[in-house]
Amino acid sequence: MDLNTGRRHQKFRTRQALLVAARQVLENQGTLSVPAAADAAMISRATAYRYFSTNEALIREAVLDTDWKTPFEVIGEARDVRERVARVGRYLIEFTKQHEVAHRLFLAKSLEAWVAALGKPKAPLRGARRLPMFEMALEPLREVLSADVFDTLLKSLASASGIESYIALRDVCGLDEDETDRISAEVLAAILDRYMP
Amino acid sequence: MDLNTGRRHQKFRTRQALLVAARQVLENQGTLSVPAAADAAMISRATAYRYFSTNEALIREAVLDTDWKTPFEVIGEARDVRERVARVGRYLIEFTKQHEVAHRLFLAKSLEAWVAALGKPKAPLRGARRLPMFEMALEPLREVLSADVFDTLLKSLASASGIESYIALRDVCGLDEDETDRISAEVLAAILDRYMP
DNA sequence: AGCATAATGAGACGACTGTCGCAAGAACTT
DNA sequence: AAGTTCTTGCGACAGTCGTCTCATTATGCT
Repeated sequence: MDLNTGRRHQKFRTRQALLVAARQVLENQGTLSVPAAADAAMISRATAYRYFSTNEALIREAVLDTDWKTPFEVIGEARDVRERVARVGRYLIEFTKQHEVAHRLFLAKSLEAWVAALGKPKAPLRGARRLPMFEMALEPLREVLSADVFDTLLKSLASASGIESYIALRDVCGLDEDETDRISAEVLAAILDRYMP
Repeated sequence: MDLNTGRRHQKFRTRQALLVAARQVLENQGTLSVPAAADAAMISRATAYRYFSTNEALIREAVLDTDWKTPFEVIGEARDVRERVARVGRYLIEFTKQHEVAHRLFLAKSLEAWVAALGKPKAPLRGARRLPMFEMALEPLREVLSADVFDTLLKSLASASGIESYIALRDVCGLDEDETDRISAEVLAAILDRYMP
């Protein structure tokens, strides 16, 4: 279904109704599925699947894209690279906590989709919103570091933040919220310091 | 069902049959479920569920506990802490790659179990096998660092390794296998260096 | 206002999951 | 060897998911 061809308003309305219902369902029931959102929105399941063919897509658009700030909003006017990176790290953890259920469900569905797509040629690759965010935070180092080192630093920071890192700290290490914040900040600082001139 | 009370051999046999079948199914079909393992083992589904009530438990026991080395086997005789930590890090990545499908499925099921157990008082907490492994790697620092710092270092390393870190590097950063190895090693080295006297 | 077109709804479908009760079989006890 | 006990298998069950077909409705255009 092409959202940009005729009858746009109708499509926009049903789409919005689905997204609103999805947020409500997730809040009330602590879980989410396409059929559940469809029922809550009083929309046929068949129609709901026409808009969001997977659970994953629904969660992403209904919740994870909500409240997501731009790199500029997060980093602000900070000039110190350490401060810029710290702000991004804090924001990622905070955002993860704020929508923890959605993040966990989304990650679970992504992992299952990867397994299901094993034989296929498709590359399922998730959204990588944290990369541009860290990239902007590191901008002051762009001319200081070689392109290779810059890239290594960027990927290192990305690999030690966000939902995956959060899961490891909470579920594997068994830390509480405060300790999670602390260790996450320490790790990012350690990575950054290694490459700071 | 208590495996340590009478009729042990019978239970042992059916249990083994299920585990063997589970490995085969995972290898052949690229996925795994309790019913699938039961069918492959020619064992009733009801019985299979009596042994492994969740998909998660089956995957863990059938695959993730297989080939898992002891900290001593991994670290060997290395005395240098950097080398010890590097060996653990390499082993964790290697082990993750070796059973990538199982790891992804297991993590997915764990995340869903967490969400499903939201209201309940239960603490689902996963196994945390990498903690004792890093702990032994850091043993030479035990008397050098304060207990707090030692613990922070341990948790930091654990949070930046294993399947979660691997997922971030592959799916979010889009790295290939070699780059994944490289960045993972760099991150662990960066964390360790921050705390090394 | 009327019409062609495209979105939607209703319902059924097959597949899978997890649970249950009850009968049948195997294993330990004496 | 016989009896008891506990595991096991069978089959059925409800619930969910994702897909499909076809009729119905709403929309936007002339």
